[in-house]
Amino acid sequence: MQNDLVLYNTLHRKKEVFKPIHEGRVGLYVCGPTVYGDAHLGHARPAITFDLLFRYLTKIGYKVRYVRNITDVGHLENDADEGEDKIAKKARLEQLEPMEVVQYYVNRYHQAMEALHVLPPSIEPHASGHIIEQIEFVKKIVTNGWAYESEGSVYFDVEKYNKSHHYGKLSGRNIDELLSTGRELDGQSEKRNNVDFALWKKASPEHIMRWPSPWSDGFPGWHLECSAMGTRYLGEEFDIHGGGMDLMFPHHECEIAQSVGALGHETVHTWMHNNMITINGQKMGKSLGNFITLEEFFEGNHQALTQAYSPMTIRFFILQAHYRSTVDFSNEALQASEKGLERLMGAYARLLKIGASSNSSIDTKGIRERCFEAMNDDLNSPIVISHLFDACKSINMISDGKATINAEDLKELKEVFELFIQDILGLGLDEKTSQSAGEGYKGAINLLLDMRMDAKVNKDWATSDKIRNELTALGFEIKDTKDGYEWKLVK
RNA sequence: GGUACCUUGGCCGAGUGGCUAGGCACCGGUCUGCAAAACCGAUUACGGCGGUUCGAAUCCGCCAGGUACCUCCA
Repeated sequence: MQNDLVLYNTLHRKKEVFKPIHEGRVGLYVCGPTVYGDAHLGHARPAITFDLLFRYLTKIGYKVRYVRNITDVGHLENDADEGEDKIAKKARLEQLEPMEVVQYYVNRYHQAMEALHVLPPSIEPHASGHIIEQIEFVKKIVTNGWAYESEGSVYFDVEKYNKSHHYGKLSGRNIDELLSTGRELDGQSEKRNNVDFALWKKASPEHIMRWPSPWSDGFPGWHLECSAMGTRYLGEEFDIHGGGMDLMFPHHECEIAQSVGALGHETVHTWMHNNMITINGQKMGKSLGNFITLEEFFEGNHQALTQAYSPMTIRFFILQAHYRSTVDFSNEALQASEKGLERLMGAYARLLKIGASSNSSIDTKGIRERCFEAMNDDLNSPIVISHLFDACKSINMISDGKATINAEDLKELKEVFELFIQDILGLGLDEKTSQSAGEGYKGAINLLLDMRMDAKVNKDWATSDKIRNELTALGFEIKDTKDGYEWKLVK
């Protein structure tokens, strides 16, 4: 830890030196998925962004408790308080128990995350498993006078809250105009004001997911779970709350109001928001229907995709942009990432094989410091990657016998690559390279390629090309090197 | 309509006052039986207009274009 870690705090709209509440420990909460459909590319952005943060904080010595929730109840389809529950709707359409829907998509989400090398969080609480905590949270808000009951439902009184607090401070909006001009015209609503949001909703008779409460048989409002579970596992005050920018309003704004309403103070010190992934310049999202699921990327099974993209390509693509920038999806951009990742990982594989000389003819010093510096500057992963690419050039020269490196520098370079590529950026070595294949399998391929080497020595090009062509047809990629060969399975 | 943000070379994408980001593609060369990979070199930038400054992609103003949030969305 050469310098201080600086993070952009959405709440103050500036970069701030990160100081944990408790020395050596970090509490991190990130909004997870609503599990009523497969995860798409957009879901990979916060998962990877905060995985990067989680990994980095851990690597620089913090003990991190990372909580990422599963929303399995309370997230309504349309207006925050009127529509059908997303999970319940899916269950009704598929004729399944709501919890079957939840389990199915949670399993698939976990598979996708594992493929992307997103580490599991420390705790992954389900909203439906914390109904008691949520009811207690609502009780406090009601007791403190910030909420009212109406027809068995409980709503947060935004107008009252806004008189003494700033509802909109996070998203930078002033709610006054909305309050003065946004009255309901039809007068049908149970709410006093249409900016009020639900803390507890009374369930209609056909609604399956329901729990008893002091107000009605019903279910919690969507915004409540994060306040209740964050507090439950990270305390009344914690360090970092993350999520997508689109959750800033109203979701995170409501969380702030709920915390102040229940506890009398805010809970979150640093708010972090990742930007969106766009497709043809537009946000990729459920509502626009222009999303491509992660599985479709992995399998190349979507009309907008000209090929399949590996999970590591997707991860690298996301890490090549800073998390607060939008990043536009295109086949061209992904193919560039694929090639770039190949270059990076190829050099890494070579690094593990090169030998030390008595002196270094190239300068690899300072890479560690420069990478840390970039990470400390609000997780600037693209800059980290550019420094690693600089080192790739040196590694390739050494591998080609055009440069040398001494034992000390070599050891340092290996450590830096392992630290940043594997541990921090989370880019695993390709599982199908000769490095990690099983012994028997590896031996068989090596035997074939040794035979090809012999054929080459005898200038038997027919045999050597036959071996290479047939292995290529089976999905292997063969590259000749100065005194041997490299291979990997690419399909 | 309100609020915020963005516009960098063929493509992606860093960079917030002076110093070649990086990757991909393309072109020339080296190496190679061929191919791939690798290395060397060349080329292509800061939406437009004006201002501040010794100096602006970077600060300020105006204009043009685009996006996000304001309803669910990562």
